[in-house]
Amino acid sequence: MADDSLRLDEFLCFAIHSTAHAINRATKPMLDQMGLTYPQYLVMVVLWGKDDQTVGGIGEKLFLESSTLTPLLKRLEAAGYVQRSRDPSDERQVRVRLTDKGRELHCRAGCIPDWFREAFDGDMDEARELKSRIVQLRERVLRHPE
Amino acid sequence: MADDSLRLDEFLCFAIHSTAHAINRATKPMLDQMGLTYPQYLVMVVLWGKDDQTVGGIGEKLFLESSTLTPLLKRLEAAGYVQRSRDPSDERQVRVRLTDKGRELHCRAGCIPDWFREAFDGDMDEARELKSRIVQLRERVLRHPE
DNA sequence: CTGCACTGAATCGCACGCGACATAATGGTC
DNA sequence: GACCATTATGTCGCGTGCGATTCAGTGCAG
Repeated sequence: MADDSLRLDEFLCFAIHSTAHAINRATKPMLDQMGLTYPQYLVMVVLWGKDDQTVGGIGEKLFLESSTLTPLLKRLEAAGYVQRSRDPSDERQVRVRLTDKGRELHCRAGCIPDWFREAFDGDMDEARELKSRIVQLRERVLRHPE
Repeated sequence: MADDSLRLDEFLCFAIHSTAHAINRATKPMLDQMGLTYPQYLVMVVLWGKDDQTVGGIGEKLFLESSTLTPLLKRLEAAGYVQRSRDPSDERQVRVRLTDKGRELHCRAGCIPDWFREAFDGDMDEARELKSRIVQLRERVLRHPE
């Protein structure tokens, strides 16, 4: 009984973990060609959606801390995809902007969703359904601390 | 159109990533009390299910490489939860065994599934359903390289 | 029995990811 | 104007996670 429930719970947790890693590994060759890691890709997606955001704003969307984002953004800047600068009106904030090179990457990023659609055999309804269930779980977990 | 599909795909991928991290963060306080990280907990679960396994065997179940497991297992050994030793019949393999302290931890680990059931409001059918869909996705991703 | 391909672990370098802490700027309050 | 809590970012240490490589042991071919 205690054994049974232990198994069930961790299998869902573990299923999520291992699937996240599987996606990470599977997309790596494509992202390598763009010179991005998966977390860097996510940051670029956020910026493609809306340019000129603060570190905190990006972190809020991606559930990441500044301690994670700062080094990551420095690598994106070193790669020439973004440009970081202090907001003159509030020197505490750092605004992150896409460079031309970063914007150009947007077009080349289409292969990721293409790949994903293939892996899903085009069943986008299933994908949407699954996404909403997972997001629901995430919200429950976030709301249920300790 | 391309924009739309870009958004959908990464939202499922991202939903999985962020949920995995959320679970990680939420279970941390409980795991801290046991002196385990989440990946270490997963290794213990594997060993609680079947003691005396090789590094490769554990890695196969958890989709992890030896480069990840070796340091992790050394930390578990340093913590006194497992014991590692070369298999005398095949000196290439390292067998990992639970110590008494490691077995004892099994009883204390019940709080993790308890917490999870709470977070899920006891709807274990939903959990099972979701798990099977995610595992299906994982298998598709693993089978669909490039 | 001597190579030689193969296998299983371990090592190395790099990139997350976070908690704890440090730092700097802001916006009050007195 | 000086103090002080708050906010935004950055730094540090530790633990994953992986690809590339190394190394020791195995086992097969000749």
